Amino acid sequence: MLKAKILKDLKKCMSKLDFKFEDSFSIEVPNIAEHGDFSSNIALLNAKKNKMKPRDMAKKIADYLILKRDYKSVDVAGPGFINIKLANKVYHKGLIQIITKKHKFGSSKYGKKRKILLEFVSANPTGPLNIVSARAAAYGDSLYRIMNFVGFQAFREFYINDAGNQVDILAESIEIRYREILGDKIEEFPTEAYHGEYIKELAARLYTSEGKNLFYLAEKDRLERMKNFALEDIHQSQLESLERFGVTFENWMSEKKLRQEGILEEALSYLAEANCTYESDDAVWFSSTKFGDEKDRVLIKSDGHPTYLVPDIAYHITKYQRGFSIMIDVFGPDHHAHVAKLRAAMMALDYDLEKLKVVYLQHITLYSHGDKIKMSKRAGKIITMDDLIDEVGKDAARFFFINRKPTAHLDFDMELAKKKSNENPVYYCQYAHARICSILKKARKQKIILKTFDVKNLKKLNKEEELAIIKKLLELPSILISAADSFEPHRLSGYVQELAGLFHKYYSKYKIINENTIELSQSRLYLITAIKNVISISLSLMGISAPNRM
RNA sequence: GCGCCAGUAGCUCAGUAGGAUAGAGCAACGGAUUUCUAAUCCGUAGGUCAGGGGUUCGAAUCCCUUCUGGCGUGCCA
Repeated sequence: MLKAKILKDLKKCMSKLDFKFEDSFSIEVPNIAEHGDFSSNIALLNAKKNKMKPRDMAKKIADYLILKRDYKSVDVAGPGFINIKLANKVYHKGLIQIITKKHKFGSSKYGKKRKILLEFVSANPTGPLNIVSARAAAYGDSLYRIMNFVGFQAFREFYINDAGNQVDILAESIEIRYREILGDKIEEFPTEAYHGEYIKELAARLYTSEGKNLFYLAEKDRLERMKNFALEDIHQSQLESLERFGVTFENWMSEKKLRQEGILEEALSYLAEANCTYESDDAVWFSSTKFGDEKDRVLIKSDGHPTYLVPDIAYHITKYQRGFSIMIDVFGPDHHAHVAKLRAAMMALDYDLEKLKVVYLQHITLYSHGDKIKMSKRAGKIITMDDLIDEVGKDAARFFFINRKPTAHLDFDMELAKKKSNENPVYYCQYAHARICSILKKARKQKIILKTFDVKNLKKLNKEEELAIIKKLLELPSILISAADSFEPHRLSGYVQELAGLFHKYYSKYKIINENTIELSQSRLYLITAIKNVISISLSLMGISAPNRM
């Protein structure tokens, strides 16, 4: 917000002074307070072009800029930086905006209503959601909220792999447990089958609803019934887990449906039309090497079944057909090879690869009491998303997941996330919000209210800390835009922590309410109301609650 | 072998499209509460940004290279 203003003023100034310049210069918030509120390298980058020394050029710009009323000081420093301090009233104006815009502060039209598809979680419907899905859920959902807030039209989609080999194995696993319930002795449980306890529970529920009936069906029908029962049951429980986590989807895309609608055949015919398929060894191949893949890939196996690549290509064709500006796939780190094939296929079909963005979320290592928790899906030993929500709660879990940049491995300490203490950054932010609420409550009791407040009195906010807080508050819009652009919601979580820190420091140094100085008190109440607003907006964009009391 | 991701304080991580003296939190140590919530604040200590080269006014950031870790490289999904 303020940066934009300075940017505009600087450009105007350059033209007035007849300097040539490029737009690549930057305006930054310096690490060191003495370097001003903002700092620009515009002279450093453009001095050569104008055959001047950077410092001389900077001096001219500074001398011109200071003539404007909104600037408190403009200095030249170091090799030719221009360090800027804005007048207090600029900050006060900004503060008023934050209050007036209420919960819409920070929102913008930046995205120009461009349609965005976010596909995430997309876990196999063969068991409960695990902790990796939880990370994807927290990440994807926050990105969704942020993108919509800055003016994109984002959609969340969950792709269900409810067809193919693995769901057949699921059905077989259920059958074994079902037969067990009917009294069959199972000597050896196949290693490729799903071993988790939930399979037994599923079989038990199946038995409750169907009794022995299924036993008399032909094997094919029996397995089909079991498959459908299991898929529906697991889908429901995944949906519930996600809802507990505060995540919903606009669309659940079913692979089975894609198959039924003949879209797989369609995809194959498109590839054939593009001259990218051939037959060899009884199989149908995709000549993906033409498009940068290291070797060709099988599309139809020699047994006549499609590989998993085909439905995925078909699925992505539907994404393109639906007319999104950007499609973001959120995948685990084990999908690189898969994505290479997929991209090759999209290239073959002449789709714009620029529109297809892939984010690889890295793995999570769970720790408890300092020890790694080992998880094995085969053996059924997994920490589920529900376990996580039960143990540490939605807020803490979401915060921890969002707080890391997506490409980084994540070490997750169950005990730390549970701790309601200063070791836990979630509560640090929430506590700031609760503290402010508590102060506002006290103010209401003492009849110091903002209704009677004249914003002209904001000039009483002249402490360094107060101006620093306003400056930080006004950063929200650009933080959100950068988070949306880079697909990095962790920028927001970092920002809230900084803001909460500024508030806690301010709180301990200055008294907000003082009955002897009503106008000052009101000004400060005005300020902390704005802080509360920004914290609440930020937390809500992360799907985290902002409690009034703790 | 090849490809992708990572390597920053004892630990977990930031570092904003190369910017000035590399920052937080935790852990360690020392302080602050007759007070609007101490789930807080103040202070001390802690670094060869994995190593080496290059690009330039300027590099944790870009390029090259070596090392280390994770993952991938199926007619499994």
